[in-house]
Amino acid sequence: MARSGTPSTPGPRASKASAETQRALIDAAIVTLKADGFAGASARTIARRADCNQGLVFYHFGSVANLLLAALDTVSAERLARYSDAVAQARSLPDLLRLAEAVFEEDLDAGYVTVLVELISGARSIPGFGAEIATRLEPWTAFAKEAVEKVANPALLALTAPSDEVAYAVVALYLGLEMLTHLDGDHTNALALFRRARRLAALLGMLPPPASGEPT
Amino acid sequence: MARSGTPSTPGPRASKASAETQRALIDAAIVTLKADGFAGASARTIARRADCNQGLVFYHFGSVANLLLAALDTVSAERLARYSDAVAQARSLPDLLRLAEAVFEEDLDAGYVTVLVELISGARSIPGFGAEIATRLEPWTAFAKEAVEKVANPALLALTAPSDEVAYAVVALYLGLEMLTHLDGDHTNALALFRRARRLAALLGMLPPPASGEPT
DNA sequence: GTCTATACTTGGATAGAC
DNA sequence: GTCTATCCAAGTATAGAC
Repeated sequence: MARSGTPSTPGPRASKASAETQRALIDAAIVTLKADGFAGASARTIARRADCNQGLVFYHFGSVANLLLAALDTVSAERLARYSDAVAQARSLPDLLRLAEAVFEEDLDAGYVTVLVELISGARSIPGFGAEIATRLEPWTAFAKEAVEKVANPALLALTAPSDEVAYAVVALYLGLEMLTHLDGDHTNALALFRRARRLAALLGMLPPPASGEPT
Repeated sequence: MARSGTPSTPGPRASKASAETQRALIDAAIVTLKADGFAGASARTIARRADCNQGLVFYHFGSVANLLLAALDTVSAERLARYSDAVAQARSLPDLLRLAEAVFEEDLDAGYVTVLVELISGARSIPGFGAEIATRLEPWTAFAKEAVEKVANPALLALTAPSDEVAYAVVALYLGLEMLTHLDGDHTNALALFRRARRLAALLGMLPPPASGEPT
């Protein structure tokens, strides 16, 4: 995890307390990013939520920025597992879109994407932070690309856009929808887009299955 | 503009200095949002860029938040005029996409969308700020809707998605692309999507006989 | 090793100078 | 009316207690 300032090989009775504190701080960091945003995520605010001394942020993670990255790692791993599970179940494009809508609604309700959006925006104020976030975003664009390739008609993909371009747009749309959703105060507009996409996908599925032939 | 703390009816010789200071602060706020993000946009940082005393932020605008809103108003008006001009020239969907790409590239280069993205993200840390931003975003969604209706084939629109849904997605995509672009460090991926959209639009336009082809 | 008390820096806001 | 000097709250970081 490459945290600076982490104690090396803690003793057996001490490690439990340490792990608990770290977990409490990470959880508090996630809640704080959702509630107060990046600008509100100070060591003091987070520590107050974790019910521990503010200095522990620096002892366990070296800096606020590192704590926030650890929080992103936690959320990201959790959600990537959830999405992978959903995609594994999907057998078709409309199928995928139906599942994606459900999981995205979870995200909006729980504010998981918020954590990512806040950190991307906040990256401007911390030198080098953007690169850290970019690294942590890579698994998601890769995942989106694989998901697209799994369910999309290859011929249709060849006719329209390569999977990595689609994946890039999908990720951008996710981030943008999260932002707008927060401004709107509700999820209806964002979720309506998923339902629309599903209907369009069903429509596309009715096209005759192409055998061969390169367009353009 | 409903700033609190604004002096009422300044004298003739004083008003010029005041307007200049306000303008300097607004410009500095824009630059600061681009360079340091919302979290870095403090009264001190902005005032240093404007080369004036930090207290003037509060004298002229009442709070940092109000200054940032004034900055958004300035950028928004300027860019909306630019986009309106572009749309007025557009005669078809591929045409619109070609112009939109050029103007969006300006945005990315100059960081105009950054101002908006940073303020939306930052809204979480200031009570009531989200509503202010939402109000200022409305002209943009309305504009996107009109642009879509102007250039899109009505029958195609009816078959696929209503213009307000398309507009919502377009705005979300804009915001998301701005965020990703910043992480990437370059614009190629985002601009590639515009070119892709243009090719797809040209493809769709071939439903009626392709008399004179659009350029690639 | 874990955590707290404390030092120091930056930020928001205003009383008062011009 | 315009601007500056100053106050206090909040932030980061660490020296030192346990």
